[in-house]
Amino acid sequence: MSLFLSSYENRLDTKGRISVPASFRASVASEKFAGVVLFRSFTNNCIEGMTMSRMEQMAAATDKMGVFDSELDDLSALLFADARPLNFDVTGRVVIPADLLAHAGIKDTAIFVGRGNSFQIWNPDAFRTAQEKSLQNLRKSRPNLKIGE
Amino acid sequence: MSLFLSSYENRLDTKGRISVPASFRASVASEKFAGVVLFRSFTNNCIEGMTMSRMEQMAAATDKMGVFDSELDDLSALLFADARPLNFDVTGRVVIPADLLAHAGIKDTAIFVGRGNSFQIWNPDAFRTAQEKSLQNLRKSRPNLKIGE
DNA sequence: ATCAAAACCATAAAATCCCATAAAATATTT
DNA sequence: AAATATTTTATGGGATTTTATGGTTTTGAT
Repeated sequence: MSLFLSSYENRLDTKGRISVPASFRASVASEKFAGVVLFRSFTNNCIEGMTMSRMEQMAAATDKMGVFDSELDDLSALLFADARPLNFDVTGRVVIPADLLAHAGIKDTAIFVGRGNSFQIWNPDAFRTAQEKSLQNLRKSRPNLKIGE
Repeated sequence: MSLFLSSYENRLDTKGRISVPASFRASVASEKFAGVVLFRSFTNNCIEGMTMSRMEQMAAATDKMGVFDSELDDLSALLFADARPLNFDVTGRVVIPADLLAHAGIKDTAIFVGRGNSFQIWNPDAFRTAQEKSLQNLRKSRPNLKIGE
């Protein structure tokens, strides 16, 4: 799977359909499941998006934990119960469920934001505000990101 | 087998029939047994559900544990004795046995909850309460929770 | 014959597919 | 480099199919 990069602002039509950016569709083109999996972000007022195969990786990871593990209970309660698999239509659109839209405060326009192995969907204004805040935080404290080892 | 994802709230009719969500039916479409296996959850007031082949995996896993393990004795007593294989009718419905409904406190509405390789059936209100609790638990332990990779 | 369970039929709402068009991006020719 | 042609992408609306759910009939066991 290639990376989700860049940001794209698209409109929702009257039926709630919205085009997934062509470059994002290209990133999942090799997948068995022709679509994406969306769920409410735990940490932000936005929607998280990823591929089905990444979701399957998580299911495999939970199998390695004990079947009666209570932390697993909490984790899968949120992760899988909330996840919405959405197929692309012929033109590459999906309809985002109403509760996800509400969680992100999205009305008629949304911005798809690349995050590497995943992506997010935001209300455009909320995203720009959050982006600005992130920049300010970064100016104060430079994170110590190590690539390799 | 594809994953059980998302949550679907459906109604029981006067005969106790309830539609298994279409997407869950799709997840078992490739299975030999055209239906699901249900049993009472050990840990929650809900019903556990899975495919027959997953049930077989669990049998294989218990075989790996010691034959004279007394905890295992209790486990298989409940797990396999309690399990009910249920076939779909033509429209994709099942009738859930009364004792399972009672255990989950389900009356006229139930919510099917995806859990990845399995699913659960809850009283909708009870589920939302439990969901909220899971979220709070995870917020505490989140720092050392790594998803994926 | 009686009762419960299973098979069958019907329908409204929701989701999906299909075709059409405009705008944008890319390629091609001058 | 400019102008033009071609392809790709985003968006719109109607037609079709799927799904959930209700009711009726048939089967089958006792």
